[in-house]
Amino acid sequence: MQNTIGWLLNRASYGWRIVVDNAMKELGLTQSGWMTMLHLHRLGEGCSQKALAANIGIEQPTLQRSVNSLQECGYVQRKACAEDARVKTLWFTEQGRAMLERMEAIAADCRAEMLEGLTDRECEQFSQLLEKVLDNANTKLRRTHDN
Amino acid sequence: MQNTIGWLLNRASYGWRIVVDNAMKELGLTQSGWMTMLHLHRLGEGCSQKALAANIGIEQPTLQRSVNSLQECGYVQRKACAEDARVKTLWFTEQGRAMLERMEAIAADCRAEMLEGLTDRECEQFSQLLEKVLDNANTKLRRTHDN
DNA sequence: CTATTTTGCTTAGCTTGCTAACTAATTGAC
DNA sequence: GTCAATTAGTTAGCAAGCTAAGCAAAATAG
Repeated sequence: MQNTIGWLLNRASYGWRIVVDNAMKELGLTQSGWMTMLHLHRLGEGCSQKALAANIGIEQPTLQRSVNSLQECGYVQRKACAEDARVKTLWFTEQGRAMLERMEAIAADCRAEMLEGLTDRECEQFSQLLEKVLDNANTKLRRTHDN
Repeated sequence: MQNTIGWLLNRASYGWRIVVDNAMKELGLTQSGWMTMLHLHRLGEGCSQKALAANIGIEQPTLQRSVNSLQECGYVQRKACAEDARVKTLWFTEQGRAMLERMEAIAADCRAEMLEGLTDRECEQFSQLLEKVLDNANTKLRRTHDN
């Protein structure tokens, strides 16, 4: 049933997101919130908003809203950049750093649950297949965009 | 790098959707439009809106908007159901059926492009892995919902 | 048979993705 | 040195998912 792969991919992705989202609700954070926090941690504090958006894979205006809301919650703060006055760098607050630990734990739990029943070898294959598909998509989009 | 599988899944799914979306633009249809058309064809004309929403994997109010817009375009029409006055059944118009053929062709092209470089065996594995993950998500969500 | 519950469709309003268009700062051309 | 082009951040408005709440029809309880 090859013609359902697209649909399966869509539903699996959506399902995973909802599961994590439900788990994160106890922290009072929405999807865009925890995504932003986790990626900021991975990329490293002090990065620009542009860099973070690229790392997450979303557009700058989308990140804008997430950062605004995280700033209001007191988890993240913007600071001016000394070298380039256009840039605003992103930093965790003390409170944000504490929250981060709990988020990482929840994310790891969810990941384990979503991958339950898959061997390490299968996870490896899964990653590789997803990477190939993502690569095909990016190649195609770049080509389309150039026309 | 096991902890990026969730992200990869998300990006691959998103990328696939954008590729199909770009290709469908020449028909003047948006994502929700072509998804609805293709699934209505798969499920069969004359089905209820509830059944179609479940088949697509979206909620009824979401489908509502898609059907409204497809009806305005003149591709799909609602008809009262003789057996149950609550139900409205969905049908293609002549114009809609013509459009459908072109959509199926585009969807097949996109699928081929997205799966380029994957053997049949790999596609098979990919489906199975996605199904497992989707299954884990559904199990988890059902359990969470019951509490 | 009547009253309650369930079901299907719809409307209203939220979230979070997007693109387009604006501002301010920097870089580069001349 | 000044003017144009580029870049980072922002604001405004659209798309398509969702939940909650409403209405009308059908099914069920008593």
